[in-house]
Amino acid sequence: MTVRLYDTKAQALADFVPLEEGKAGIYVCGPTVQSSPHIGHLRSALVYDQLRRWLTYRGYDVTLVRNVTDIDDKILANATETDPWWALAYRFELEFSSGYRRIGIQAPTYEPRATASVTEMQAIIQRLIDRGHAYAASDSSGDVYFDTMSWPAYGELTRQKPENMEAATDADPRGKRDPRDFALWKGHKAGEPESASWASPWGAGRPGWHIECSAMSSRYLGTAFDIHGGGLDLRFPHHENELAQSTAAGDSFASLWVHNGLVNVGGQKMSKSLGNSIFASEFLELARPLVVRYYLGSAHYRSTIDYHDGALVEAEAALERIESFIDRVDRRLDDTRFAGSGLPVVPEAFAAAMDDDLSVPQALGVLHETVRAGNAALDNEDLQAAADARGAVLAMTEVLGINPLSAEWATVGAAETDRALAALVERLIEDRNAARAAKDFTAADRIRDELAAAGISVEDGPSGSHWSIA
RNA sequence: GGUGGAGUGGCCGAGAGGCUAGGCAGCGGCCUGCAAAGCCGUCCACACGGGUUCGAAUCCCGUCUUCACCUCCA
Repeated sequence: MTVRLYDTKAQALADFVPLEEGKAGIYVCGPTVQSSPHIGHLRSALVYDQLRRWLTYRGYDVTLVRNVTDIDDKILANATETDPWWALAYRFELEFSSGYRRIGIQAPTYEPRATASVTEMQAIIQRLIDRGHAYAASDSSGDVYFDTMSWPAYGELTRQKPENMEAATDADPRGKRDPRDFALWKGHKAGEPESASWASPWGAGRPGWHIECSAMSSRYLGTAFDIHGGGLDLRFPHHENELAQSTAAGDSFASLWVHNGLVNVGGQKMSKSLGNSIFASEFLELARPLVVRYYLGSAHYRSTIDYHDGALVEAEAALERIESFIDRVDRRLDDTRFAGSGLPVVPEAFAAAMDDDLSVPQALGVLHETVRAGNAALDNEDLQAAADARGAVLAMTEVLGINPLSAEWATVGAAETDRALAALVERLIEDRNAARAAKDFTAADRIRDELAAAGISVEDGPSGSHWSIA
C-alpha cells in the first residue's frame, strides 16, 4: 500500500515516494513566537503529528523538523525595555511547547530556532544575488530583496499571476525594483536593539520573513526533501516566497506541499481584530487534554474546523465509547488466558483510510465499528473476538495518539488518596449489593444516589458492580 | 477583480455515478429490581434550477449562499 497525500502545488493526490527508501523528511512551519498559542496552532501541529505517526506505523523512518521563528517585526514591536524581544520570544515558545505536550504531540525530531541559522540564511541570499535573483536596495536601508520579476515561476504554488498580486508591505518600497519584491534581509534601523542585529555583507541587519524556512529546511533535511507542511494561510505569501527563494537559489526543495485547514469560530477565522481567538490555555480548561486532542484531530486535516459550543461534549461522548470499551474488555479478560492479548494491528479498512490522504474521519468510523463489534463480542462471551477487537482498538488509538492507556494521559493522582476513596466506595457498594440481595431497593437506590451526588457512577454487570468517577 | 475551497439528516461529520460511513441526540426492543453501560432495530439527507444516464448527493451547465488567501497569520 502506498500513502497518498494531496499536494497543494500539483492540486492533486500524489503517491508518497520518498527521496530515500524507507525514510521521510518533513518540514513544518512552526509558529512565530509573538503571542500565546491558540487552538489553530494546536490543530496545525496535531495534523503533522498524525502524519508522522502514520508514516512511522507504515515503517518509515521519519525526520520531522518544525521550526520556531523567534525573530520578526512583531516580536520586536511587542518587546519593551524591561521585556526584551528574546525573552518574550522564549516565553511564548515555552507556552507553545507546553500546549503541544499536553495534547500528546510528540516532540519533533528537531526544533530549530531562526536566530540560530542566520549564517545559512545569508548564504542563500548571497547565492540569490550571484544568480541575479536578489539585489541590495537602491536606497540606504541596507535591505536586500528577492527580485520577483527575475523568476518566471513566481506564483506557481498558488497559481497566481504577478499582475494580480498586491505590493509587499514589508519594507519601504522606494528601494524596490518592483513593489511585489519581498525582503530577504532587513537593514538595521535606528532604535532597534543591537541584540537583534547580525553582521552581513550588505550591512548589519536581520533576516526577512520567509528566508528562515528555506535555510532551516535545507540545513536539516537537505536541499531536496519529501514534505513541506503548514497552515493553509501560509500558502501565500510565505510558502510561495520560500519556494521561489529556494528554487531560484538552485535547490530542489520539497517534493510535496501539504496544507492543513484552519480553525474557525462561529464561521470566521480567529483573528486578533475580531477578538474571537480561543487560546490553548483556556481551551484546555474546558475539557481533558485527551478530549481536546480527539476533537481537534477528528476532522479531516484539510477541512476547516468550525468550533461551536457543545463540540467538546460530543467529542467527549465519542471518546468515552472507546475508553469504556477498553476498560470493559480489560476487566472481562482479566484473569483469563486472553488477558492483555490481541494483536496490535490496525484493520485493513483503517489502514486504507489513513493511506488515502490521511482520512482520519473514515478511520474513526472503522475504530468505532471495531468498538461496537468488541462490545457485541463481550455480550456474547466471545472472548477471542473481544481480545482481537481490543488489540485492534489499541493499535488504532495509538496511531491517532488517543490511546487512553498511554502514559501521557495518566493522571498524576495521589495513589494514597485513590486507595482511600476506593476502600470507601467499595464498602458502600457492598452495602448496596446486600440491600439488592434483600430486595430492599429503596436502600440500594439511596446509596447509588449518594454516590452519584459525589460524582461516582455505578454500573451493575454479571460479574459484579463497577464504579467510576463520572 | 484574481486564486482555491465549502453547502449532506435535529446536530457534528465522511463519501464522490448503483453497495447508500461513523459519532451525538431521538424512537422501539433486548438486558436490568429499576437504572447505567452495552447490543439489535429504526426515523430524519445530500443548497437551488436545468442537463447527461437505465440509474446522479456524486458527472456537466447555470444560479444562490458562504469561507479562506491575494505580502501579519497555524
